[in-house]
Amino acid sequence: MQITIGKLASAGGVGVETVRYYQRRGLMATPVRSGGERWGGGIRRYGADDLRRLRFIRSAQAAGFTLDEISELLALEESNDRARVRRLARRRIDALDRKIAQMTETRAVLARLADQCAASDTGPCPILTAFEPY
Amino acid sequence: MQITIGKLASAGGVGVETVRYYQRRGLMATPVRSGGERWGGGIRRYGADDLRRLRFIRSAQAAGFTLDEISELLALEESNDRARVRRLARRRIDALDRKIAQMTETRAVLARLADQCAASDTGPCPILTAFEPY
DNA sequence: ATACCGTCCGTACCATGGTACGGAGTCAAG
DNA sequence: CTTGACTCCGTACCATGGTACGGACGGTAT
Repeated sequence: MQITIGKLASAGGVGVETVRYYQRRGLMATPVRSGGERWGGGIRRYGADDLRRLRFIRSAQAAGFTLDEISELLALEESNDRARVRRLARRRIDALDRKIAQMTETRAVLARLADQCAASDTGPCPILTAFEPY
Repeated sequence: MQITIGKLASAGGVGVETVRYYQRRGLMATPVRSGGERWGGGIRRYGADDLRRLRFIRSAQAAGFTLDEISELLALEESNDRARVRRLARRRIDALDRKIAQMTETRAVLARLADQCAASDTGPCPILTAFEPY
């Protein structure tokens, strides 16, 4: 299985530029060129491992990990240092919890303001006055 | 009350550059200059209204509104079009709900994986294998 | 009156996750 | 063997919300 970057990208559900971006970010290796080697090689060929790695990145991204964190995860794949992987996951979970709590609070405030606004059509809008310092 | 941009910024809890950024974004007006008018005016002076507006922006931002949405809110302040303000708030609430739901799901998945990982120290880490396509 | 801090303004840069472009080279089909 | 699609590479650009810099000028305290 030797495919070009375009096939790899579409197989992974991303654009060619995205694969190249991941290479620049160090998330994926740029494979050796297999074409004519006269000026530095021809076109790079990719295999099943590259596609696996690309899909790993997309999966982890869907779980909310940043590309930096995914770098760490990929590094940990080799080492099999499970304690460290768990710590990384824990950190992500804690960050999610904080964010969820904050957004839930914001949502409640906004919903209450919207209800107040809908309840009375006289005077200034409570939503707007809530943001006013006086 | 006539203050300079530096005083305005610190009174609003932001940096001078941030105020200038808001001016560029059209969130705040750049007031007339009140100094010597020889080369185009001296230094701009700000008043209580500017500080109110700056604090409004920060408050709305704390509620999760983007600067673009805050632009709309500020425009609506003048018109007192409460139905439109409510629609804007509703949109924000819906977006928050979607985001909260997605993050909650992600959190649950991660927590489950972390538990599985902690439960068994044999074989590959479940967190990592969860991201692997095979 | 002169030092010194603050302001003005354009422009460039930061992180984050990409997307777009242009010119040169490469590869496969017809 | 030519054509056309694809790749390579650097670089610039998108949104978002700012931060930093540098030179020229303004305002004020001594």
